[in-house]
Amino acid sequence: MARTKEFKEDQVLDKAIEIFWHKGYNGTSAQDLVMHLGLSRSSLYDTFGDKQKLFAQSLRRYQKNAQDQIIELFDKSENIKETLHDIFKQAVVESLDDRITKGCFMVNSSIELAMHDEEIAKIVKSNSQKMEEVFTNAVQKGQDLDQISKSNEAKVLARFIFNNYSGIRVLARTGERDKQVYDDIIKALFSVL
Amino acid sequence: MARTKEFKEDQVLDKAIEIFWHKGYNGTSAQDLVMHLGLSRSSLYDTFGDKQKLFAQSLRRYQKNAQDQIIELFDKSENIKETLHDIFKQAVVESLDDRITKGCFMVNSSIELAMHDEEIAKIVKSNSQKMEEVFTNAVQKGQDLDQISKSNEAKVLARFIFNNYSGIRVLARTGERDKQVYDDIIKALFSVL
DNA sequence: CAAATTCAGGAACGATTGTTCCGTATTTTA
DNA sequence: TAAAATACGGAACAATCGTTCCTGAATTTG
Repeated sequence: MARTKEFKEDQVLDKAIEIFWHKGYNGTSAQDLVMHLGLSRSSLYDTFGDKQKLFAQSLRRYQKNAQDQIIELFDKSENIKETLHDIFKQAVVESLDDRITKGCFMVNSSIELAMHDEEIAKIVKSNSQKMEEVFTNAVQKGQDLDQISKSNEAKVLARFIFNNYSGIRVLARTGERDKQVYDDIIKALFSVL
Repeated sequence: MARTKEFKEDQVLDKAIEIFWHKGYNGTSAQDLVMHLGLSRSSLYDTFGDKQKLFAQSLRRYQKNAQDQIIELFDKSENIKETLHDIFKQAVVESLDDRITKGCFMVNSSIELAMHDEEIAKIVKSNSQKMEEVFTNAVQKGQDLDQISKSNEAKVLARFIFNNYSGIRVLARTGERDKQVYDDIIKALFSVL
């Protein structure tokens, strides 16, 4: 009856994530999308509706990937503190590796759009809540196992950790290339845990 | 000979800061500027050149104001730790007060433009350097006076503090309205100092 | 008064924006 | 083979973008 789809929606979304991440929402034009996604204007609009919907879908996919990755790390972790350290080390590697500094797609989107777009605001809020939950559970587990200091409540530490994570992502976006700056922040952070 | 200027450039810049801060660079149109600044298209372009120049000038003015304010606080401070606490408390008040959540103009601009605009990147970088310097000196002074823990070097703590400051400004921009979240972060932060 | 300068207002610029639509080729399955 | 669905390229849309320019009124100082 019908011709099958020639492209995988998820693969296109991954490319959309790339360009939106790099250039932001307002900085990415429809023409940019057509060129970078490798499909025609018509297919693009037929498949994803419009630019805003494509962006929201990209951000949701990014969110899911990032969350799943962190959740998995904590799940199979035997030492929460070490796992946390790995997560931050990874963020630093990405910040320094990235020839085109992209920071964090979620943080970037928060700042550019959360205030002016309800749907994006919802995604950002749900991300914050989920991350707070995941980090709180992890820290709690770490405290139960005497791997993390009990000087502060799990939720307090979770919010604190997440805040430093955001900060580091901003730093990356500004183009900071001095590894020592990141290491200093992490060193001080872990002196609380 | 000539008619005198009817508007003060600085006052116009303050209004430009407001709208750029709120809507970002790409989100602010020339029409927005004409309406919000209260002067005509022609005067605008005659005085400031173009949109990009006006933005850069606004950001520089914002930077100077923010820096001077913090420098003055540290200069007349008798207890650095308390002053630091005041600075963070103030950031929280602004985050919660602001009916239209604006976050930090410098952080917002970093994320939106630093990567794509050299001049903005320069401003952001000079701001980071100056802030690191100011915070390092303050922390050093606090350590000398036994007001701040010596468990970490002054520069390490300075970078750490600034990182949390950035994080909090991102949080504000996402529209977080729960004071407890901010207080938790600050509580954990100050357990290091 | 006269020259000089500054303003507002608005028309107009070409370029780019996001989006729609059409014609046609391609591929699938009944 | 016929029908259905998909994808493509490109033309075209109105709207908005940043910017330039012109006119005329207002105000200042020589």
